[in-house]
Amino acid sequence: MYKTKTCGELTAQDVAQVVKLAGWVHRRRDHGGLIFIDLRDRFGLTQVVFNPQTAPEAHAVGSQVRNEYVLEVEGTVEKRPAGQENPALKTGEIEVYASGAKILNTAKVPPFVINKNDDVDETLRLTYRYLDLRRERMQKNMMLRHRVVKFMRDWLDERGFIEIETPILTKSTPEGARDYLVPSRMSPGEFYALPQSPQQFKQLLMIAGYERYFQIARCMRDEDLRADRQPEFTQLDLEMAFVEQEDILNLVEELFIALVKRLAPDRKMKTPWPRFTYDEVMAKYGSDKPDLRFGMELTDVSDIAAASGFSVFKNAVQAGGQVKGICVPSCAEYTRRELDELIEMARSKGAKGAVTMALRADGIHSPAGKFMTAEEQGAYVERLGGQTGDLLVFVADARKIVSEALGFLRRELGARLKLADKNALAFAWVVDFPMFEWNQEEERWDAAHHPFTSPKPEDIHLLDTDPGAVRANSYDMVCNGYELASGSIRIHDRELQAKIFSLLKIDAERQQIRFGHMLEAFEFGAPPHGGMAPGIDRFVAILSGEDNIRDVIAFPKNQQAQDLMMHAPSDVDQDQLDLLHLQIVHPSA
RNA sequence: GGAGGUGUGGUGUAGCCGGUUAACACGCGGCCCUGUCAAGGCCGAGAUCGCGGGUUCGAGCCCCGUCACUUCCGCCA
Repeated sequence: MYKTKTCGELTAQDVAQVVKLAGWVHRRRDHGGLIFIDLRDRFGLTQVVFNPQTAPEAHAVGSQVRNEYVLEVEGTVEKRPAGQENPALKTGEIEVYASGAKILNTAKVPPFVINKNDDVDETLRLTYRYLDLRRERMQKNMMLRHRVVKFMRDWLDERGFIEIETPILTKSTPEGARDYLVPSRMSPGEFYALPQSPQQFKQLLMIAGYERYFQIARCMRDEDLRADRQPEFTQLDLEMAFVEQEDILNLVEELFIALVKRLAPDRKMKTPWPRFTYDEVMAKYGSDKPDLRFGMELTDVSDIAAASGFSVFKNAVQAGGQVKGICVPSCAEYTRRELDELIEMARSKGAKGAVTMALRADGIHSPAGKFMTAEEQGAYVERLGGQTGDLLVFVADARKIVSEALGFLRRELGARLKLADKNALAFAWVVDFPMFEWNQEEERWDAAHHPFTSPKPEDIHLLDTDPGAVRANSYDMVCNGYELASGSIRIHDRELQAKIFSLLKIDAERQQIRFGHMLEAFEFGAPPHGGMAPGIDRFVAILSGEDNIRDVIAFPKNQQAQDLMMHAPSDVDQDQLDLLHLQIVHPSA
């Protein structure tokens, strides 16, 4: 046995015990005579003292070691001399007087410092991920992630849920995200796909009568990466039979409130969580995942603008569009260059421009000022609640463009001005999403959530006449500007499902090929069911204060979807390709 | 596919309006040191400034190209 105690557990109560510890040399302080070594294992730090007088052999070992050497130490737990305690350490009351020590392994000088949480180049961290994972920051994140997942499992187990694994090798469904494909050796020319989510399996489990299912499920999507998107990520996938939207929302809200209270009791959280319809959040925040930690809401001024002398405003309203504004606190002194940048941001979202009004001490400064009466300008200021020192930004355009442009500005400026309270967890529900989105390229309707989502019963009559107006029984959980989960009540009726597929321009033959198993399953007593899938990586990132989910994933990919440590992806031997009946066609240069 | 940012010893950064020997902290090596805990003191090694080209008497700095990383847009049923 290498150790009888961990480096995190010894206290004054253990004084006089003879113990064995093993771990890594976190830091060494060599006084010429005495040597102090902070020995680290996953459980903590313990100070080990090497005394040349009382234990010359151990001391000789102590003087050889360097940072990150693997060391085994035998010694006696001693109370530290009065005044020498270290209150920053759990084990700070004691130290271990080494009687013997053995170097279990040496270590090269690491490419970055392990014993400090200094910023290190991301590429280097990912290349030496096993060293990065030794650092306190990552150990904390991994521990938190473990606790979050453990809490979810226990909580759901107590409520009658069972965890069931679903296949990783499954079937491609070209609708939706790009699939990761796995060639089949036994069926030449055919492929498995890695699951984008266990969607169909969990629905089939409901048909199979399991009623309450969950899984900590890995999902894979071959799309470009973002700070909150990795090619493989983890969801708490759950599904229930005999439920309505309200049941799912209440269950998940209860779970997350309990979880936050247990694991992050200091975080500010308003309960119960506010609920918005999709139309409401788009109108108020210009986003379907608004950061509710700050205001700066989109305010409609179309009625004032309708009578404006400023033709851009007036014409936008007359054309059936909108004029809306946001009040940006303390930005009245923005320079021309900074204002141009804001206008450019609005343009990038499709707006023709943006009109600014700076509320300075000497009056209102606006490029459109000369086209407006003082009364009109005053009306805008009053409507937006502008104070001297604030900057008002208006966009006049079609409803959707106004919403997206101002929503983007709100998000950008909120981040830039640090308006969000870092300690807050602003959860909310967004419900009543539209059922379909128009796909311009393909000239067809796409499912906004996925094709198994049920329409609101009261909107079913619109399916044939006005699909764009149909609302879905789908819902998102948002927090601090992230989409943390989405879910829906599913279709369990064969005919309705077939009708939705048809609306999505999947003809009867392809329905049979792609989804025949689902349609048939619905004919064998499919219960009403629904569920949702909170993203574990995003949630843990928010909880740990990380702004990139890489920092809560042990072995993530870089933005090129490469694993810099393993060097994946990589080429493979020709005989492997031959077995899989594959030929490589390199892209032409 | 597109836009922005970054790239200077092992790590993190500074480097003025283009000017002579590229600075600082940490780390690393050596020596000294018996109560430190970010130990301390002294000494030392370590950089073709991502790469290629251009402008210039002179480029870490300006220009062009390129590569890598990163953030965002597109994309993510």
